[in-house]
Amino acid sequence: MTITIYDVAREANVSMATVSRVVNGNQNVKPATRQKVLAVIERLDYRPNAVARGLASKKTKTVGVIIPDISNVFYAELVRGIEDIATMYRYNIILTNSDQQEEKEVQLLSTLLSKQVDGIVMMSDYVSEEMLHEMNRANAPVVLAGTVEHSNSFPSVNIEYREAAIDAVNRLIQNGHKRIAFISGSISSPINRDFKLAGYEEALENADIEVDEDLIVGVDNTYDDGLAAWEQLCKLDNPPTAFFAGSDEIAIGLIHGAQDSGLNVPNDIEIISFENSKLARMVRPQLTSVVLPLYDIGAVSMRLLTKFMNKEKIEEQNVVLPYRIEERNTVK
Amino acid sequence: MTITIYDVAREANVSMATVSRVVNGNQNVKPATRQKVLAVIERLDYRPNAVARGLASKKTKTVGVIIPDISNVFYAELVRGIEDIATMYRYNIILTNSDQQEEKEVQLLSTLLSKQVDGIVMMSDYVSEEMLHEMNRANAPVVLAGTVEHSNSFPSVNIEYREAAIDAVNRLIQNGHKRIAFISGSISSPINRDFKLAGYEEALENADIEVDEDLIVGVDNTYDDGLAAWEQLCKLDNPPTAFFAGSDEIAIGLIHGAQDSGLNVPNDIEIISFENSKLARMVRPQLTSVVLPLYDIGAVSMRLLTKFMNKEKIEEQNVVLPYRIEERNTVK
DNA sequence: ATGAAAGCGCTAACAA
DNA sequence: TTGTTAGCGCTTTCAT
Repeated sequence: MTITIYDVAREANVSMATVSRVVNGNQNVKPATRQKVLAVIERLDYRPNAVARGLASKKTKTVGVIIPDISNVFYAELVRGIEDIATMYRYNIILTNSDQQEEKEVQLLSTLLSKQVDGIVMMSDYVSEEMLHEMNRANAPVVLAGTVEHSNSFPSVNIEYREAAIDAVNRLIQNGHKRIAFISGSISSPINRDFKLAGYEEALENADIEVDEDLIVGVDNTYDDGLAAWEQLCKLDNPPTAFFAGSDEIAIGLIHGAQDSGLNVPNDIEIISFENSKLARMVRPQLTSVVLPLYDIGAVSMRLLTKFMNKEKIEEQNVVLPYRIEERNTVK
Repeated sequence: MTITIYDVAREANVSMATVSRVVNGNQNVKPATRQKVLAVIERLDYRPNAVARGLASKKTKTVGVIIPDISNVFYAELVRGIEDIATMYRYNIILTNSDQQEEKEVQLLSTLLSKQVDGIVMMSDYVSEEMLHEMNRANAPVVLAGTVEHSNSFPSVNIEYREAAIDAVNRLIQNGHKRIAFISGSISSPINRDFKLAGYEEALENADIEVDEDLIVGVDNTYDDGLAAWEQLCKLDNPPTAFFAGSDEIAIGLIHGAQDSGLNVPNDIEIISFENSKLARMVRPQLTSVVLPLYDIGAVSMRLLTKFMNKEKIEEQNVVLPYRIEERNTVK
């Protein structure tokens, strides 16, 4: 039925070892034999069975990817970066969605390991103790993409979130704002609390602006949450005049909330985002945003993973990528 | 080093066959033995090797997915639908991006088959002859998601694109428009030419409106292309007053193009889109759009695939899902 | 209910 | 340069 390396060997009058050699590009094959074998492979339309290969070699040429949700542009960009580099190094990726559920993450990790993936790249707002434990016992390298884990005990690729947040908020402070709100995903996750929020607070303190808890709201990273946050904050006695948004969707919700209230962005309200997905250009006014290079984070993570898989020397396992602020029209 | 079924068998004083039985939930095991084996599995933290299992059983519990580009919201939604159902049936997915390159599609298909996937779901604007040929020789079932192939010789999941296009254009005609433009992805792909464009033309003809080639433009499905299409058409002697856009990004580009020219949507210009991604609500005015149920198409495709993989009876291999028009604010 | 043994299709020593 | 031969870790008859 299916044709195997054994069929090719027989037809070509060589041993299966020789066929294996030509398939794997081993140089120890006489050109003439190689041609002969190649011809038979062509004629029989032989296709190596990667599963058998994986069992024998203990390498599957596939890596696992654990992300919160592929239908979110944010993660989709990241995955594209991972996939492009994976392809370049001849790996395929098994994609899984965790929806940020710790239990699911652990279970996905387990499934991926049972499938003998050669490595894993994982992204999450928060790495639980159990996950950390499982990652430690894993027999495949795992790299964290855009994911902070305070001990830095795992290879990772990130940007200086805190510095970036400070820069972003300073941008607003420079324009004279005293009432600056911070709207982001759940404040309880380390990335939001210890980095973005911390940077926000530091920037305010440096400018002698009092931190007002009323101006800090943790929601989800969605458009509707941005809209809702606007509704909530605009009815404050002393409402904010500027916003630091944790994601583009939130920022766009804020813009529309303000516009629906008859306000002008950036003349009445200024907004800076932290993401810069393709959405940033698809609003009016276009979003000023800290550039979170998702594609690059994915690509670099995958590249880093290949180094681990090939046991190459690693100069720095916690990579920090540069960031910048893309000036557009929501900040004057 | 790694612990195998053999280790478990030894520790539990049973044969590996028995361990295999308990791992696979075979009922022919005395409850007492089952407990004993389970305990050892727990203690040794045994994890079955899916690759070995795949080689022995010829089933890998993984399916391949070939889509144009995961970083496009459109396809990302589809993939989420596929993944959710796959998870439900205990399959994992290997995700690949083809960028709509025929050659790459063929090669990806080949790679996936060599990895012994149990099935494949594929999406593309156009199924080439070669691809069709390769799909026919594949020893795994493949279903086409949101992909038209005129012979309908492969299982597929779609909506009535042509009818939907007619409805959409009629919506514009009802409002008195005579100059209606059609902007979509490449006109040379069957889905655009034979369905959306054909529907557009049919609707116009039914209303005795002459089809004007100047009002038909095939670009890519991006925001910038929408913007560019606006620039191109607004300087016509007799410019269009309404647009039928093939995707949300194009539609948003059109809206912004019109607004940047000082025009009001929907008072001066009306626009209807064909997609209804989450982007549709994230513009002002919000997009009126034909609902292309991407998530559902993905989910149903995957479900259909499981039927083929389990050799269940298939009542209808070319599934047609319902569509509707979501009325929002770009059409009066 | 359980075990023995033969593969699944390939890689990787080791020989020759 | 080429062939022989063990496995890789599991499923699956076929016995018992």
